[in-house]
Amino acid sequence: MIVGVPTREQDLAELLERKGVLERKGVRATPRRLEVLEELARESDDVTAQQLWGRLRERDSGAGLATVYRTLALLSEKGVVDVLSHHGGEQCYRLCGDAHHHHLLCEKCHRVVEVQECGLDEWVAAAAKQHGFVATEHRVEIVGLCADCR
Amino acid sequence: MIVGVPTREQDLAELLERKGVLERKGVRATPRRLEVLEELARESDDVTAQQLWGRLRERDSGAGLATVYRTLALLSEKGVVDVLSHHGGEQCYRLCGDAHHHHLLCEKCHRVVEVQECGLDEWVAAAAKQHGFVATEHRVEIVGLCADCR
DNA sequence: GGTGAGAACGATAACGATTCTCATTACCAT
DNA sequence: ATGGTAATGAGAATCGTTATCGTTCTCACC
Repeated sequence: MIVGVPTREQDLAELLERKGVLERKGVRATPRRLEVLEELARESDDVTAQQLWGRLRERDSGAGLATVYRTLALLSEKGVVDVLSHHGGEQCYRLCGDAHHHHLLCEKCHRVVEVQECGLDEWVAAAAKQHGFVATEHRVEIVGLCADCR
Repeated sequence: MIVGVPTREQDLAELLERKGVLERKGVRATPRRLEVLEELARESDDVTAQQLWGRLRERDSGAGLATVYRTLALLSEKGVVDVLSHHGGEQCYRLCGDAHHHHLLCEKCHRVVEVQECGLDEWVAAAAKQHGFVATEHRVEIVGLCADCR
């Protein structure tokens, strides 16, 4: 698929939305970056940089691996994607919402779901205080079985 | 230092304790593994495999890098050490208690402290249930500033 | 519609952490 | 002692990621 030449109204809307995502963060909305965003949007779970690159190639994108890494680093820096390191060594990327959130991981099918309601700030602050720390951020990962894999 | 030839009573006690840790897990207490355990015990924060190897060399241990990796993998598999992936790309290892716990990380000096009281099981179960998951485990990392770095 | 400066890009080399291979050595039951 | 198995060290191989560099694209300005 050629980015920039949407064939349906919905595609056009999605394209504009993705452009907006980038521009709001002060990042140029280049064709390559839009391709990466589009591919991320297509995947509801998380993907590695290499997987993403492979999928882009299947779609006849000429994107280079380095560009995929650069783009993912940029997007994560801007808070557009989450980076998960639950696979040993290899990092996984996932399009995510702006707000603070955590993740549920299915240990069988590797589905990833965002948990929007955090509500742990108090607990975190208390646990930190108990050891003389002041908490600035926290990460929570819940691993389990999703509805389909139970 | 030569493992196996303790010079003080306390050293002997520690040596026996470390042997016990390994044997209780069904792992042979070889000299190399005891060296790795000893080096881990000496460090209150977390270390990378390479750092650990470097320190062993400084102590004139002939341990190979591969052995350090093998031993750390074995120990983490047996639940004797925690593996943290808060550095990009590089894994950090840390001797830990048997019980379920979480970690406080100082973002400035990289000190690591265990939080023994979890108390999140209910919250975790509820968050999981809300999305149709059944939680089997969870990880929490709190990042902040420790008492000394505030 | 050029044009020039700087950003983005692709190909590939480089890098660094980790794992693999294999010949040698240590351990342990017999 | 001895034979079988596990552990080890050295170095090669692997693999994810990052750096380099020459080319191409983008966009504000003319």
